[in-house]
Amino acid sequence: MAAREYGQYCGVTRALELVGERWALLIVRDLLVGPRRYGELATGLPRIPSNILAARLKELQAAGVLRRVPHSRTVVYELTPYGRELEPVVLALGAWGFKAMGEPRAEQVITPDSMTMALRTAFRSEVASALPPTAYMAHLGPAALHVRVDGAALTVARREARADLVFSAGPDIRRLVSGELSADRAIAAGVVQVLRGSDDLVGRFADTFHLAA
Amino acid sequence: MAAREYGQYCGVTRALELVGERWALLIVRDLLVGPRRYGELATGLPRIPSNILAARLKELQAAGVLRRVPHSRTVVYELTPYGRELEPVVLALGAWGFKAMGEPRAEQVITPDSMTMALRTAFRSEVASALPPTAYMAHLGPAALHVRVDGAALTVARREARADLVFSAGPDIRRLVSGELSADRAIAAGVVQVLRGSDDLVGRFADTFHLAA
DNA sequence: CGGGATCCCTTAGGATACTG
DNA sequence: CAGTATCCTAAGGGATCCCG
Repeated sequence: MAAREYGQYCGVTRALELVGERWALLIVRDLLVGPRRYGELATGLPRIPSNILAARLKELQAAGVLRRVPHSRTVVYELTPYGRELEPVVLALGAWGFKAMGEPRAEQVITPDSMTMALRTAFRSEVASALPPTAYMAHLGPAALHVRVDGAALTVARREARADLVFSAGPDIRRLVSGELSADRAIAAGVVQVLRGSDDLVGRFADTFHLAA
Repeated sequence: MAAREYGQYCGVTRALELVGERWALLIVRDLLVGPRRYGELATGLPRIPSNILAARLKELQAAGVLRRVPHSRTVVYELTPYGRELEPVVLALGAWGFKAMGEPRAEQVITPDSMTMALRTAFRSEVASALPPTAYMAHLGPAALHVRVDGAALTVARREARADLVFSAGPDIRRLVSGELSADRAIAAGVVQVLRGSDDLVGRFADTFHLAA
């Protein structure tokens, strides 16, 4: 038996053999946002050693989780349909880990792709269905995300675009999303800075994106 | 920063820092079935080195996932409420990994706790709600499980007890649960051996417990 | 005998430099 | 830009031993 196998005939075990190695699910997390080039993955995972990234990409390809696709004189990595089925796993992990996030530390970075997946984790489609379509432009540290909520559909894009509410916030936005801070208090405390649009829309944002703490 | 941290402020990252180490989620899987002693965990995870089991238990305790509870001149480990919230993660992993399970290999074991969690993963409460309460006695390799389905409620116990259907099966029961084999064909092929009760109840079992392959 | 701790060795992973 | 190559540390595997 291969040394890294668990020696059990069990779905959890099999899953962990395929995507349980260090860094693997973080690569999947970023690829759930969209296809990425090697360098983009390396940028989104600043602490991953290059040899490990290369090794994981090969393993995940062999496992049928992702695909190497030639793309205009370079290569992109994209999830296979089977790889995309890991989304519930990543979302469940994100929701669980959210509760254990303390205060951000100086050396911790926030990446656009991780924020995008965090928004997907926090998205409450039932709540959104009852609200009018709304576009937000969220400046979250280095990530500028255009967030469009239309009924039960959520799209997050990494670009500037027209929005009903334009705001910026730091890691403390976690306290708004968890409900620890009301929208009013978040604005008053400077956790959220409204750059354009009505303050009321911050409340709508907090209703739409919520995660228990 | 601790060497094993990922350096990102992100829920997925935090979760993987807490339960992403090798073996950790398998310990959680077994504890989701019920409190277990050190030796029981070691038996359910035959290939885990003793020092690793001891290390993981300490780490998971420090992470607030489990608790060490004195219990009649010995100790049991049980999940905290926060640890029990990992159930969706384990079930999602189990469902995903199920699809990648090939044929069982000789050195792969089946443990009662992993089978119990597999049944929970496959349980379709919507289907069960429309069926009469049913008790099954399932002999799956080394695991003798009493499975009681009553409306949307499922209980799996590790003991012999009265049942409407008593059957035994090997790892190939996977082909029944995935729908690859109908109940009739599973019986005809000897994948499922009915020891007592009506063959029809095998079909009910397959309706109640289903996982896509 | 259950519940670990210790030892030694192998291998995965981290840091950094280098190449097609 | 997209990876390899190298060197080193630390974690995991396996067996054994210990202690109440």
